[in-house]
Amino acid sequence: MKWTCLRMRFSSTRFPKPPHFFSLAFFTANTINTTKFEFRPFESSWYHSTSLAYSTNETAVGVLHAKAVTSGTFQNLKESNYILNLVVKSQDLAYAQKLFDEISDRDVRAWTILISGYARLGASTMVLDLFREMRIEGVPPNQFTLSSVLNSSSSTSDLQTGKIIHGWILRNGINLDIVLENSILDIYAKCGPFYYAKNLFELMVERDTVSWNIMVGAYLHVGDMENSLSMFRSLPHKDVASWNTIMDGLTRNGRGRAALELLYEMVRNGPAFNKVTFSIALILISSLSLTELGRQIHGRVLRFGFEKDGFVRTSLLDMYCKGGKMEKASLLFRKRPMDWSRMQKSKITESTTEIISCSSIVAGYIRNGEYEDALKFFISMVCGQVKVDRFTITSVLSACANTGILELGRQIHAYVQKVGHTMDFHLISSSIDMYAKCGILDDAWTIFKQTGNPNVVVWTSMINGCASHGQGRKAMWLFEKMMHEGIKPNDVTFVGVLTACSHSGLLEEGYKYFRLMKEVYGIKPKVEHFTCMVDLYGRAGHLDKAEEFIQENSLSHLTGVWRSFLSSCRLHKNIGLGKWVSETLLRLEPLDAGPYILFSNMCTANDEWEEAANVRGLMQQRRINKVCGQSWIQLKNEVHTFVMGDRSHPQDTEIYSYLDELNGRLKEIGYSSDGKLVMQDVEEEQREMLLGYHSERLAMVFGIIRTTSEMPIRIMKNLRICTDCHNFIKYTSQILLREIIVRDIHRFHHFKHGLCSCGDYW
DNA sequence: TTAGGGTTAG
Repeated sequence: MKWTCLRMRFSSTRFPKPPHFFSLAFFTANTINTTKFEFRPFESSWYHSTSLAYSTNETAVGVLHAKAVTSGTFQNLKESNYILNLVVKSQDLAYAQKLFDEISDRDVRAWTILISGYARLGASTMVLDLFREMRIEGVPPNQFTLSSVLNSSSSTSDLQTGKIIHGWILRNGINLDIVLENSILDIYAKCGPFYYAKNLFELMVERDTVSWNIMVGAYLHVGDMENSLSMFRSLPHKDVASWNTIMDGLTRNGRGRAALELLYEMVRNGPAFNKVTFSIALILISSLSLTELGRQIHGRVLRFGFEKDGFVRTSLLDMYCKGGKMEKASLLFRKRPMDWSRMQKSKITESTTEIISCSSIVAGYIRNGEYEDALKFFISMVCGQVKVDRFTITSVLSACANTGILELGRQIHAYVQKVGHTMDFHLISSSIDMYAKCGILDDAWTIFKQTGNPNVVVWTSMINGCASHGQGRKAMWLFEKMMHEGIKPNDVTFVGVLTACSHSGLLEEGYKYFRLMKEVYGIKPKVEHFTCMVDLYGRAGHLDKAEEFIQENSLSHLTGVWRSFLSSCRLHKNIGLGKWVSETLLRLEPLDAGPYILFSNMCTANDEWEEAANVRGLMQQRRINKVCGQSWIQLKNEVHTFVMGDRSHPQDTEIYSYLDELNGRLKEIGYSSDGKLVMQDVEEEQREMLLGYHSERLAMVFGIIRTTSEMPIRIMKNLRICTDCHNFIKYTSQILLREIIVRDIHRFHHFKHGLCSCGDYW
């Protein structure tokens, strides 16, 4: 099968900037038939009644402003403040600033409107500058101004600004009402030292439910679940926000079960749900994988009429995505409100709800391993002019990494650079992983080196990159450096470093790290870690130790562990033991194709042809499906996929003729195929092995034909590479002086001058 | 005062 849906390029035409609000507004104001607005300039009540309806309608705002200017009413302070407020609500601060500058005799309200606009966008420098300017102009800030600045500091975690305003309030002896006091408390609760929030709270003469809720949140923020719960229990009056705060905090701190109990309690004895409760409840249910309960909550959402709320919609959609119910999620997505198509026609969609919904869907496909669907959906987003933000990009890079679609990954990385998205740790680790998994470890290194103070996931991505490319020592060096810099490794980091040790035969080091994980970092080993250890012993040839480890740790029910062990039996040609393990696996996984294939291969390698045929027969009798071996190569923007003996490619005659010729040339310099060496889980391809038309050879030859000699050839394969193909490619790299890179299901093989980076140890 | 999406392994 061949798929070529990736014929896309990112360019300025794909991602045009949206037309600037200011110019658009004036253009339409001058051309539109304004009579339909029934503009009556002196009636402020008209402005008032239309403000809400027009607050997101750029054209209407433009018309209002244009008319206000031409009729000379713009200098009426009350009217100009209305218009300013509308523009600020539409988030075009450049336009708002221009309007503001046009207003003479600006009052405190005008200043407050503009300040709150910048505050909502998180532009704290502008907020502070304006706050300073208004005082220089002699306009005293009121409680609304102060509250607005403080709230912005709190929502953007800008403690510094909050402290400055707080200091100013104290120095000027401003009378604090409860609202302002709560705003100050909220800043320290969210970003300040906890003890400061606690002291403020205890010093408050008057406290309302909001103050108590803020303190419950403060405890949650520092991870003190017990005190937050006990404070919640002791609240004199619990309102809906109190319940929401505690349930959300518990969910975020991994206490989903406790949060669920509270949710049930709220249904029985608490206040009615609001929109926020639904959103929190859906996230909670999603984190506990209780999709059925989620479906019931969906019913309640419909009964309450909250299905159109953006937050509730995205939480619902994400719950279905995380629960693997992609069809349900797509259905919900397609039912979106009408403004979608309107916006789609005019410019890039910037509705946060739509952007988040799209990114949830992309991530949902990826979580379910449906990478191609994820990429297709992403491309439809781009074609449908939906704004692509760094959340979506992070997911899409992960899809590129897993499918090995380097060109798309590179284009997306270039796009990130071009539009200047902030490279946060999620995006950085995703990019490192993409380059590493696409075979360009150097580019992964470049990104890693450019990252200041990488977090544990970034370190882990780089360690895993080195491990998969067989650079075990480098991975260990990185791991040591990470610990030296005070970053605590997590369970995934240990999987990476143990894999690195295993793939490079670093037995002692691997054992040391396994103990370090348990004894120093207190991480309980999971199946992956046990599998790495069995792999470590087995690969190094200590099959007895590997078996002992399995028994000691009671791992004999884990198929992954036996698979790894079997792989070591193959590597060290211990056919008898391998056959025994195959039988064990067959008992453990009677419906999985893998053990049958492995068992059959073991018998073949031991000249037990009849038994091999029996196993194959049993497999057919039980109608067990096999995974089809596929290899693919990307040239320019096309992905060419091959299966064994594939004749569907347009250039198949050329490919087969070249392959036969190459086969002859390799034999002349010593290559010979050996059926007994082939004992990998490459399934059906085995039987046709002697034909020499395995998918990776077809992909490789196609690469040779279509590229120039200095270009490395990069091939991806969905199964392990077999010994014979490994040998074939080694000889090819020698005779053609070509660098050939193969990514199989476990690791990379870099073939150069007749040698492979895995050292024939995989 | 309370709410939405993303990364590393397997």
